[in-house]
Parts: sequence; C-alpha cells; structure tokens
Amino acid sequence: MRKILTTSALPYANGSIHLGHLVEYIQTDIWVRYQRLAGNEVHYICADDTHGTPVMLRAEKEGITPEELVDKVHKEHSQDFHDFNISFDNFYSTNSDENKMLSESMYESLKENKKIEIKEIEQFFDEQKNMFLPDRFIKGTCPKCNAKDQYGDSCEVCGTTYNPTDLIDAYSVLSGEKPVRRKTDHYFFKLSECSDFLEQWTQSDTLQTEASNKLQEWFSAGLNDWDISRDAPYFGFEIPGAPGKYFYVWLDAPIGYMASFMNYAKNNELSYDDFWKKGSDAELIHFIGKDILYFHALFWPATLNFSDHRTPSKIFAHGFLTVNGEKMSKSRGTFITARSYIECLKNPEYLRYYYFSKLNDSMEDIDLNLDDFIAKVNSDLVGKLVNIPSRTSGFISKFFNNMIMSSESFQTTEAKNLHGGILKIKDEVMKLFDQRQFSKASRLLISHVESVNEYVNNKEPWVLAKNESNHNEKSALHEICSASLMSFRLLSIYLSPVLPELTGKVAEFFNEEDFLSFDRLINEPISINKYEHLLKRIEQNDIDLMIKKNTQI
RNA sequence: GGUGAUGUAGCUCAGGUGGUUAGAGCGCAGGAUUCAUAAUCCUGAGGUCGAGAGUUCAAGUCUCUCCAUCACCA
Repeated sequence: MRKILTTSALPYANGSIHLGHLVEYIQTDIWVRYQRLAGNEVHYICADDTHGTPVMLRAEKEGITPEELVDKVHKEHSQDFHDFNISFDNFYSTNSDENKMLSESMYESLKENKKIEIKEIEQFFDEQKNMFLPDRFIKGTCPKCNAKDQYGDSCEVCGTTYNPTDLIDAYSVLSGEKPVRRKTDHYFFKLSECSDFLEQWTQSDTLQTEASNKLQEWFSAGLNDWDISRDAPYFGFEIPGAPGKYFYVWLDAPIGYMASFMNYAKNNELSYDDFWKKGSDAELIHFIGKDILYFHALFWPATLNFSDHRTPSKIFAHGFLTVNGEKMSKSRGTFITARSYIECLKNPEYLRYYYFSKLNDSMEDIDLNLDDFIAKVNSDLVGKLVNIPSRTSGFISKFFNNMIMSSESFQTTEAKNLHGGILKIKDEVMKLFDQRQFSKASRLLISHVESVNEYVNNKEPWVLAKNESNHNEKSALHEICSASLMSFRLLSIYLSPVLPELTGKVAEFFNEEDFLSFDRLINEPISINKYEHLLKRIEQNDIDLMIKKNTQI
C-alpha cells in the first residue's frame, strides 16, 4: 500500500475561484479519489494563500482588516470547493499558528545552514502611502519603445523585460505620485549555492520531461539568490530578529502545505514527521499549474533540503485553461467563476467529466469549448451512459421483481464477453488513472459504454418482452438486461473518481453503499430500485446565462 | 529579442522507436429501431496531417527554413 501526501496549489485569498483554478482541483481530486479506491493511504491537503501586498490593499479598500478579508474569502473558497466535490482532507490557511511556527523554524534552520544573507537593495517607495512598491504597482513609459502605462516588469507592447527602475516617468498605481528610490536591507535565500543539489534533484524523475527542459533553461541562465523579505507595512509573518521585515508571501505559501498537514495530522492521529522528515518513506506529490513551476521546482526543494526536510517525490504540472480557444476574458464573459457555474448549471460533474475527457499528464493547455462541452457531456453521459439503466431497468422491474441475474449465471457468450470484457480492463483503467492519462481513460470507458448500447440494440429486449416465455427468471430477456446493468455498474465504479455524485446515485440504485473500492467489482445477485433519471442534459440557455453573468464591460 | 512548446477532418482530440487506402467522438447526410430524457444502433461524405525544401525504397512521424498561436525570460 502506498502512503501518499497530495497537494493542490494554494489559491490566493485575493479573488474568487474560477474555472481555470478548477482544472487543477478537479485533476487532483480525481487522482486522489482514484488512489483511495485503489486502497492506498492518501491525504489531500490544501489551504488559502493569504499573505502579501494585494490582500493587504484589498482589505484596506474594503475597509476591513486583512484577517477579516482572509476569513471571508476562506468561507467563499471552501463553499466553492465543496460544491465541486473537491475532497480535501484539510483546507486550511497560511495565516495560521502552525504556518508561523514552521516558517520561522525553517528560516532559522536555513540561517544555521548559512543559506541566508542580508543585502542592501534599492526599490521604489511611495512617499504618500509610506510603503515600498511591488513591481506590479508601478507603471511608466517603456524604456525601449516608449509605450505609456506599462507595468514595472515588462512591456506589453514590445515584450521587453526590465526592472521598474528602468521605467521612464514611473508613477505609483496606488497614489499616482512619482515614486522615489530608497535603499533598504533585504534578506536573501542563497539559491545560487544550491545549483548542484537542484541539478541533481531535477534529474531524479520528479518532473515531467517538459518541466525538466524548462529547468535546464533556468540553470543555464544561472540561479540568482532569492529575495525572501518585504518591508512593513506588509500582511504576513515578521521575520524573527528583524523588526519591520516580513517573509515574502512566496516563502510561507508552500510551507502552508506543511502547516495544513500538521493541523490535519494533529486531529487525525497521524505523525507529521513521517511525512516531512528527511528520509520519509511517504510520497509527497504536488499538483501545480505550469506558471508556478519555478517556485515548486527550485525554491521549494532547495529550502526544504537545506532545512533538513524531505523533498517532493513528484511535481505534476498542468497547463492553462482557455475558453473557446482563447485566453479567459472578462469582456467576453469567459472568465467564469465557480460560483456562477454552480448557479447556472447546478451540477459540477459536467465540468468534472469534461476536464477528465481532456486532461493528460503533460503541461499542455486545455480548451473548454462551450459548444463541445455541451455536446460531449450530453452525448457521453446522458445519451450513452445513463441511457443504459434508463432503457433496461424497466424490464427488470416489470418482469423479474427487481432482481438482476448473477453475472456468473450468464449463458450466452455475448453476455459473458460484454461483462467480462469490462471486468478485464480494470488494470488498464487503474494504470491510466494513476498516470493521469485521463483523456485516454475516458475514451476507453466510453467505448465500452458504446458496446453496451450496441449489445442492447442487437438483442432487442423489447421484442423478446412480447413473448411470455421470456417473463421467467433466467430467460434471454433477463440475461440481456442483467448483463447490461451489471456492465453499467462496473463502468460506474470505474467512473466514480470522476463523478462521485452520479455514481453515488448509481450505487443507491443498486442498493449498495457508495462504491468504495476497485476490488469489489463482483457483487451479485443484486436487487435494484426503481430507476429515476440520473442526469439532466446541459441546456444551451443555461450556458448563455452563465456567459452573460460573467460579462463585464 | 532569446528559450520552450503547439499547429492532423466544421468542432474537440488520438496517432511508442518512419512502413499497407491517416483514426475517434461530436456535428452533417442517409438508413434501422422504438426499450430509453428525439436518446440508441448501422452506413456514408469530409483531411495536399500549418507552408516549403531535404534525408529515405518509404515521413503526419527525422533534418532545415519560414508562417501562425501560446508560454517563460526569475
């Protein structure tokens, strides 16, 4: 049995969850639910990422404290994840006692290992707001192409990257004032000294090949030390022994994985050290978006390693979400929030299935094409999958007292092959789930769903039903409907990591507890309940409404 | 600008190490059927595999150039 600690990246407490975020949570959740069904020990941990200037400023704007903002957002995020059936074992916050303690202790440990250095740097300072300005809060004219109102890190017109100090006529986004340059001491993590360790670590099969290619680029450019401090005012943890200096949000954010787990372990009689101490035999697996690979594949393993912790076993990065082939856009209404999706479409499993049908183990972007979304979900799930019990269970109820024949008493080779064939793909399905080849898994499963419908069509049970000899137990009619339903049951078990709600209802239909394991595929004979529609089609109107709701001019 | 990736039927995508007439689902056309939420099943039409050149007996699959799109450049 594997012992696995899995994480999804921490959502930032500055905004709402949207469909782009959900690619990651759905991908991780499917994987985690699969591991549970496969009988492994798996813990799924997440938290809100709460610190930093954007949270501080937004709270100020709303006239509340950062703590109040963070609490409010945590409630909202928790509800969103709950409504999408994301099965976190713990969804915590980086603004927690555990996180403060762990951040401080990691810092002390890095300091002891001589990996911390203080350097004086020069930054822009807003005298009216009395604070240093992060790059994205400074705008100005591009030094290369003279485009106006460009951000402090790069020019959107000509693509040049530069430092905010290079901008012409820089101004503060907060006050509009011209920022002044001011010197300040910052604390740096000496990443430059970690390149030997990191080059070795990144070759150790922890990353996808695309990701390690990316890392090679970064290595060949040379690693710079990492600025881990920010000056007050800053919402975060003050650095021990350094009044007025705070940990940069990206330092304590990944430590949030540890803190969330610590909090969870305490309440569940698990050993924290078993999972985080150097030499741990548990797997530590991070699901992330490709945009934060830099943090998770360089800073994170380096800080872990040089503070005497274990390093991640795997980092699984996924691509971005596009909608209708384009970047999500507020003006086109394709920047779709999790909340608006739930309000308009009601059922999270449409999206879970659609992402399942498109995801694989690579870092490629995936596209949510809304027309394709409607067509695929309605066709695969409603037209084909749910159609199986819908078209066969009536005969079982009418003639056979709701009892399905045991698959072991199937007489014809067609029935045996249909059911046996689906039984036989178990190992392949499990492998595809484990390797995150979700799109392949969906194609495999749907092809078997199609076989069941084909079987029913060829056998024409409605014709047999007209002949009274078929109203006896173990008649041809009984076998056909039983084979179809037992096949449907197997396919539902395979799909249960993807569609927990739907397959929960399927379990009920078969008078079973939830499908809890891939090892209990045979269970017979079974009495079924009266069939009630398991899934509604997606309506075009609801999609239109959702787009309208998300359109901002 | 540099680096990395992507570009296959109307749409969304499969196509280890190059090898018979390039595949699937949806959509479309025709047919079958009525058990089922007009769902299902069968048949068919649709592609110079981004463009060009090269290597090879043979390239969607390898090499080069170009075009388009995207990301990263801490």
